[in-house]
Amino acid sequence: MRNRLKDVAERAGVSVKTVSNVVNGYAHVRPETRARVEAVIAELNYRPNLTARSLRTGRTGVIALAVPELDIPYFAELVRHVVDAAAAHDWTVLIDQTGGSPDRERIVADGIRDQLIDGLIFSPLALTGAELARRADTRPMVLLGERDDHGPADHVAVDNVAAAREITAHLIASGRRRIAAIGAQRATSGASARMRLTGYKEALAAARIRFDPRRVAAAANWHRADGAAAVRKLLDSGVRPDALFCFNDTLALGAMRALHERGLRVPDDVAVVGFDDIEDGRFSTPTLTTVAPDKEEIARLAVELLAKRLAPGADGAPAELTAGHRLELRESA
Amino acid sequence: MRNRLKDVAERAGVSVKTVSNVVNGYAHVRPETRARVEAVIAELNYRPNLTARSLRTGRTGVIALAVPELDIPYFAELVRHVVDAAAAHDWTVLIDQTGGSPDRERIVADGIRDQLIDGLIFSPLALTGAELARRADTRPMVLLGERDDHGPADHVAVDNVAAAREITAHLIASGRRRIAAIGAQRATSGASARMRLTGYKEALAAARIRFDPRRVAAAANWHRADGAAAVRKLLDSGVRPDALFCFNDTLALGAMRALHERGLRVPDDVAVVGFDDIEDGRFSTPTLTTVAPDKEEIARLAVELLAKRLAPGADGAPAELTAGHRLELRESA
DNA sequence: CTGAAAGCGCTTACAG
DNA sequence: CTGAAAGCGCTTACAG
Repeated sequence: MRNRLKDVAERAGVSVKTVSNVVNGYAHVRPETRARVEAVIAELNYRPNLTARSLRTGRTGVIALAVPELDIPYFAELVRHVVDAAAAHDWTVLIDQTGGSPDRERIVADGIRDQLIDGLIFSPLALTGAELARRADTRPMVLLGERDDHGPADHVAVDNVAAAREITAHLIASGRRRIAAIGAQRATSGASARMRLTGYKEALAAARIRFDPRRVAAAANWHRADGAAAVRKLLDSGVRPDALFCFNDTLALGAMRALHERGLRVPDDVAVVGFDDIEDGRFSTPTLTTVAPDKEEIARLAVELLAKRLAPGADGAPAELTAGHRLELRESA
Repeated sequence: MRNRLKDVAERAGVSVKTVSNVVNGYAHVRPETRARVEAVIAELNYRPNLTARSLRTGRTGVIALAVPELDIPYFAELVRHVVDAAAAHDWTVLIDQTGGSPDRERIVADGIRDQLIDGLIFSPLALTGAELARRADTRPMVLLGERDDHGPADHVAVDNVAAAREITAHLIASGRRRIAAIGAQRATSGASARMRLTGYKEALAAARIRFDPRRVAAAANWHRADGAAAVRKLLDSGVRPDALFCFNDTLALGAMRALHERGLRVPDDVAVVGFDDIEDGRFSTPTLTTVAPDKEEIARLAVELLAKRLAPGADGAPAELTAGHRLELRESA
């Protein structure tokens, strides 16, 4: 049987209150008493029952992180940074994957095992701001990723329009004119796609290049296979781009594969850029030019926002924080 | 304020016991009573407090999964499958990453927030079987990955020696003779590396090809950068392989990159095979021939072993389960 | 600086 | 089929 606070108290000849004070590092315990209690704790190998503590305090020391898919490299890398950032607050992270399904996202927003977590960091795909605002759970939630709406909750993202504009401008500066955009989405959920398309259009306009809708290829999902399929379809339709702005890196990796199959060389015939700076793009052939969002900063800001909401007396309007990004110029463009 | 069992009981005019019976789906509640209680539950939007339930039952409905790194694609894909398999048992999965550090692995084995979880699925890198056997925590643990030792706990793995033998034999069958092995490790932790090297040697011996230790390249880690570095070093040392058996896919992807830099074509000049069947290898140029462990089966078997240990009256010697694998033949070899 | 006691919200023998 | 009550292991006013 595991030892309880009470066992320690009896053996040390003090009250449970005193043991609790020692365990929680409160001041005002006489040094001799503290030493005696600590000795007994070591002797009995006592460890506090976290469940009981949670029942009492209402805090669990666990936060949840919900992302669409763990095997999308961008999210896997983000998870890693959130786990690291949370460790600085002594939090354990419970990971949830929604698959981007509205039902699953609703469950997450309404509190998956909600008494088990202190707060939620959530990267939704399907849910609108209005739906998010209506959530049943009252625990703090920090949203990750691009949104066109404002205010359902604290929110961290990079400036997608600016980033898309910059990487498109890079293509233009290197002499490309027939730049295709890969990854457009019509769904209400496609805020990232819409913002990246906006940045792309802004860059074209700034260079006085006419926007040609035939050069925009849709992709409902942003996996490698979707990128490859979108490019094949684009080429089959007779479009001859000299550059591709893919809305994320996995699309770009799939796109490069499809170009290769068609005998098109990257970057000689077609330059390719992505978005996310995932590890794969640093070792692909050719290596991938991309937008690198500061994932470490995104994770840190999200965890800090949660910490702020969890602090006593927290209130105030939802925060909108912008994390940094930079261009990572490699071989593909 | 959140509603409690007691609130439901009072409003429905029954005892808390009856409400508890309804909530937990026990029989022997009169239909009218059940209906009335359910109506009140809906009306008050009552949801049981999981922390209190845990304190009482000793079960939390959460299992932990500890892997070295989440942004290694193999583990990311495995995590996904474990989360899916756990959902079938109504378990939530708490993810932990150890970085393969002995200290962190010891903490995991000894029970990270151990009262918060019912059991642990653990893919250790640094800890030996003896250390694992000495763990302080008494909750069930299922080990994942290759081990040379037996018995510290339930264990699921694929037959690494056989898989390595088969993929090496494939290289030999396609006419390769100067086959290098990339990813050897000397550390006590390198069970995967040792077993894959054994399979490689067995295949060479079966084909009467002399084993040449100069064709074995070490890699302390198995990331893309390590694969690239190992190949550069091998080529610089004057070795001229006509094939590479890389001990995992990320090594192989890095290796292909290094070959490309040196002007060597894959598979024309050098055939390359990997191990793991990660998504990247299906879209790399060229696509990667590899060993595909059945990750879904690994995850399912691990979760089922945990379920068995958690069932009443569980006992018996540790189980050693083998999950399936197959060769995935693509362009690189 | 320390103690006795209530209570967090459940589940479950024990009685009826 | 249902109820009254104990107890899981903590924390924390309240007293001293």
